Amino acid sequence: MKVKAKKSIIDYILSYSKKQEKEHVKAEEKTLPRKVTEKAKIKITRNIWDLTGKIVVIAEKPKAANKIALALSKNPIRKSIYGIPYYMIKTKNGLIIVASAAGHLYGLHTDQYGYPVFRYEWKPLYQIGHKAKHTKKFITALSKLCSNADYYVNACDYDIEGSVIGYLIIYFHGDLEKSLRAKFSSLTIGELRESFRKLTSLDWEMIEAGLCRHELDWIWGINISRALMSSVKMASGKRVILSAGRVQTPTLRYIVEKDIERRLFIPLPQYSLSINISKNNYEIHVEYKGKAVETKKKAKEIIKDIKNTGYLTVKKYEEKKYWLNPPPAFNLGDLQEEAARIYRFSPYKTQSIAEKLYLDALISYPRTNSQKLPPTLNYKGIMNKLSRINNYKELISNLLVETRGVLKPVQGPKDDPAHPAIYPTGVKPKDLGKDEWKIYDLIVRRFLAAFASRARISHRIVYLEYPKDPSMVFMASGRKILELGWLRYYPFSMPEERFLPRFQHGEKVKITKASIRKTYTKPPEKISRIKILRWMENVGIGTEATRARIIEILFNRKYLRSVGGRVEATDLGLGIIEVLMEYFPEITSVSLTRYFEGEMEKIRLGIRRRDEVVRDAKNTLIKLIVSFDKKKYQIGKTLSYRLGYLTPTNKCMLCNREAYKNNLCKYHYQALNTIVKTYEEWKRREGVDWDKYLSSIKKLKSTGKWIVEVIQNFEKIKYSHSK
DNA sequence: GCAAGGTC
Ligand SMILES: [Zn+2]
Repeated sequence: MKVKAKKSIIDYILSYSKKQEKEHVKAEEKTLPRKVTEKAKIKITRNIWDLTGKIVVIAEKPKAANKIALALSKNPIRKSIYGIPYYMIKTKNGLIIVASAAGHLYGLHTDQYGYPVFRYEWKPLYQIGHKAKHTKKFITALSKLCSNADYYVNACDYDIEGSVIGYLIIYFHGDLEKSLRAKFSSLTIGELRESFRKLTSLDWEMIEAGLCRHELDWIWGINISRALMSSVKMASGKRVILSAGRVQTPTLRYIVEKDIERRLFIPLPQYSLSINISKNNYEIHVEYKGKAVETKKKAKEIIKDIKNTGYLTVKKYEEKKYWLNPPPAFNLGDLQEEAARIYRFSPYKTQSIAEKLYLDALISYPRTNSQKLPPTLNYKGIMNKLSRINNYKELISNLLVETRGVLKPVQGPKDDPAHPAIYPTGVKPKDLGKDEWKIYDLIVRRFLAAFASRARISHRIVYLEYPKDPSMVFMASGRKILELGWLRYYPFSMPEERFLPRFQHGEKVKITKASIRKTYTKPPEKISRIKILRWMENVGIGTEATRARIIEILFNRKYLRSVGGRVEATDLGLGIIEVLMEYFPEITSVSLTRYFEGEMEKIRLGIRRRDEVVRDAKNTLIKLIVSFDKKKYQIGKTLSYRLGYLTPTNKCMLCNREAYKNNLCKYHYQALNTIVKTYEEWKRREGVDWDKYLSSIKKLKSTGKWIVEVIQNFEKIKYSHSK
């Protein structure tokens, strides 16, 4: 991943292929500098215990402040100012004050209207919107605590956002000249103590990279959002909130593309062979594993032949017992996935509940990607506390017997630079709602399962072939749970048991039933919120804290709607992607994130400066905006049609979209083409005529929506098919 | 009012 300095951002991004997007999945660790573990550099460090005077330590959140205070002293003095807790620790020659932020307290803001806009400044978040009111008391408290200190220590999480959070507080309320950085990758006592003995000077490269990320996202997001809104205002006079951004727009594009595929899908008929065999008086259905047969005629011939032969031959029989390892403790994505699978909770709902459980001190930090439990954690202590909860009492006493007190959890491969996997703290829950309890229960059980023994499964599988044609392969399998192991603690992954008798290699097995079964090719998968979130994770956009939220933004903008748990793009969503793909293609691609990451990495390495990167972004956007503005009225019209504000004079006869060809919009026109094109294949397979073809696909459930709409209106369209 | 990113 290299950026050629002379190329523009556009060239760079457009040269990025989809293949590279995929490669990112593998290369995740090396390309994501968002959370960084810095290599040891030879630098002068300061020991907090050698500093004299007033030392203000700034943590990222109240819980972290508490842990830091306890790592620095056995009994820090807990105080509170404007309702915000802080801690005082006396040293030989000074006084340490551990204070806390609450994530970002400042954000970028402009008082300028319209676009292009490149003038912005950092302002308290509570002044920017009516949200984030809670940040006001944090700022007031910090401003008070920071006055006249001799040292300021940024002890926020050691990632670029933490660097920015601490930097801005010191910038506004302290003195950057008197600042130090504490660097730790977990909030454990040992690591915290070590980091405060080795305070470094302020991490300017990280700060610069972080500030740059904020500015780039702001410049791209605000300008394009405003351009979209302004075009609608120009064309229809209406005000509507529209938005685009580095994370939300590629996500929307992903859904739009999937949805278009589904709506243009025409299933093809195919034939499968349905066969039952008999063994030891058991009748067993065997699954056809060969290539689908395309025509009924061929399928009938084969079945007739098979019936005449009367038996299948065992090609391979395998019997094995295997161990099923327990799953690791949850990271946020895994929890969201399981809550969706088991309880149909949206990722956003799961996350909100988990955050509440965390604030109630019932579970550890939930916004983590880690599947690893910290070895320093007192597992036994947590279990003892948990066993005071009735539901877990017996499970835990069992677990302690089963493990003979040796508590060693499985660890998953995924990691996080600042937080471990999610685990219960052992604090006894009070007054949990039904859904809160469900999430809490998943977390506890998954935690317990991580210590349990493996499950033992016995598995039998048989492959049979039709002796006259070995490509005709059939399969049946059986499964039995021999030892429950961890499944006892986490029963949500219980494999289904099924009996299968033993077979011998080469054995001839009698066929009791043979028929053909008509099936259809499968449509593209339905899209759900959790699938969208997993996709974002896989391509590496958004963070644990933002993915679910950004998906909801797409719903709030009415780019998406939910139809019985399934996600669909709206006409507006389609329109937004059409417009952005043409005028701001960069913002629709995940490679913009890769580009940001590359630039930030260079800033961190000191080979590029923030102002250079921002200047490039500005120049790129100015060019794009110029070409957008040339077509602004027309773009505004298009979006207004999709919003239902205006009706196109040249309207598609099947929807409110503007006509593209033959009085059809581009989607219905494409549907018509697909119908005509697919006919040949249907004719070949089924020997159907045109009318029969249409009536057949119209009835099928998986046939795309646009396809059906076109068929239903063939008279209106005046399309007649010439053979 | 618009982004994405923290956290209450
Ligand atoms: Zn149409």
